[in-house]
Amino acid sequence: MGIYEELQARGLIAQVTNEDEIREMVNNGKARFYIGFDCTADSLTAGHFMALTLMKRLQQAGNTPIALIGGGTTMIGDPSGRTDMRKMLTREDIDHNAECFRKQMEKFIEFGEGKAIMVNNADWLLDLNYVELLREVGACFSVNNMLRAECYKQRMEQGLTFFEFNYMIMQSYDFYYLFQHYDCNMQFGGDDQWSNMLGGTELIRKKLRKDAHAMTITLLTDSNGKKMGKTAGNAVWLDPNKTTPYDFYQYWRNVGDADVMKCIRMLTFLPLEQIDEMDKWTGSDLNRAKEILAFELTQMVHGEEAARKAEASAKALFGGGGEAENMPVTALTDADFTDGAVDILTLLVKTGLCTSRGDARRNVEQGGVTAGEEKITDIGKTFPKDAFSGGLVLRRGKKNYKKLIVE
RNA sequence: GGGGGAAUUCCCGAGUGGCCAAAGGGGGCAGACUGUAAAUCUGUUGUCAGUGACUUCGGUGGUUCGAAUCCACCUUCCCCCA
Repeated sequence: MGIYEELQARGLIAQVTNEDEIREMVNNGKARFYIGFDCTADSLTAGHFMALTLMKRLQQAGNTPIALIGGGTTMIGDPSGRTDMRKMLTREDIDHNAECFRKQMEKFIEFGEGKAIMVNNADWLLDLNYVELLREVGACFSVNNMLRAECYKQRMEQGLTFFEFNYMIMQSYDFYYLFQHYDCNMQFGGDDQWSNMLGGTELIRKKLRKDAHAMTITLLTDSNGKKMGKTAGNAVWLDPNKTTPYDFYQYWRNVGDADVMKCIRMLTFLPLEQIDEMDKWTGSDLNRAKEILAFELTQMVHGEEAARKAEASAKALFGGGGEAENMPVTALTDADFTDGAVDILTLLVKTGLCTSRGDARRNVEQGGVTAGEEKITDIGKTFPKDAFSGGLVLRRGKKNYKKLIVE
C-alpha cells in the first residue's frame, strides 16, 4: 500500500486535480509540495495540525515538504468562506506571528538539508510592483471566473473589497513562484482552499505551459458538519500557553461518539490495521478510543510527559482515585483574606473559574460548584485560611477545576 | 457622481418616547439523565449589590421631566442607477 492509498484510507483526501499523476508522484517520493500557513494569530491551531501531520506523512514517504509561511499573504487575508473582512494586521504583528509559527513547526517537522524547506512569501510578495504584476499575472485571471468561485459566495452578499479579492492572485503567484524557484510541483491545503489552489495551477499552465497539481485535505468536521478544533468560537491552540495540554487533551477526550474514529483515522499515526480493529467498538467502549485519541494527539503536540500528566489529571478528576498532583494551581496570598477568611465568590473569580461575581453567584445558586467533596450552595460561604492547608480543589461544573493553596 | 436603506447585548434578530438590561432564536454556562458522548428536559446568560444602583443599543452633540426609539452632523456597510 502506497502513501496515497493510506491517505485515502484515512479519509484525508478531498479533491485532486489529477488522481493518477498525483498517486504516481506521491507514492514514489517525487512530490515537492507546499502548504501555506497564513499567520493570522501567534500560534498554530488544531486545524493547522492536520496539515502538519499530512506533511509528515508525505515526508516519511520520501517526498519533500515546503512549509510556506504567509508573511505576505497575511497582509491581505483570505476571504474564502468568510462573511466579513479580516482585521488588518500590522507588519509587526505578522512578523511576530510568523516567528511563532516557525518555532512550532520546527518541533514537528524536520527542516534542513535534504529535509523539509521553509519559506516565507513576504520575501517575494512584498516587493512586487503593481503594474508589473498586473501585466505579468493579472492578465491571466478572469474576473468572471473568480467571481463564480465558491469561496466568495457569501461575500457576494455581504460585500467583498477589491483588496481581499486579490488574495487569490497572491496565493496563485506563490505557487507560480515556488514552481519556478523550488521545483515545487504540488500544493496541498484545506478543502476551502480549492479555488485559490486551482488559481495557481491555472497560472502555471498559462504562463509556463506546464502542469502542476493540487490536492485538498478533507476539512475535519463533526457529525453536525461543524468545523472541529474550536470551542465556543475559540480555536484549540497548539501553544501550551494559549491552550493548556490538559485542555487540549480534554478537547479530544470529549469529541462525540460519531467523530472519534474519524479523528483517529485522520489525525493519529496509529496503523490502519489497529484502527480498523477499533472501528468495531461501540457504545461506552468508545470512551477507550477517546482516551487513545486524546493521548496520541497530546503526545504529538506537547510531548509524552505532558500527555501522561493530562491523562492522569483527567483520571483523577473523572475516574475517581488517581493523583491530583498535576492540577492547575492558584495560589492565595494574605491579601485575599479578610478577617482570616475568603468567600466562595471571590475564589471562583480569582481562579478564573467564573468570569465575574455575577457568574460565580449563578453557578453556586445552580449547584454547579464544589469545593473539595462539598457541594456549595450558599453564596455567602467562606473559608478560613487553614481550609487550604492541604490544597483545596475547587470545581465549577464537571470539567473545570483549580487547586487552591496558600503561599 | 445620483437615489434609497441599514448599524441593537457573544451571533442572528425584534423593538419607533416612559411598562427596556431590551422579545425570539442560536450559541455559551449550570442542573437532571448518562459513558467526561449524543439526544432530551429544566434553569441561566451586562456589571456591582439581598427587592437597588450603575454601564449598554455605530460615534458626537441636541430636543425632552424622560431617548435604543425624535433632530443634526459624522463614521461604516448594503442596494439601485451611472
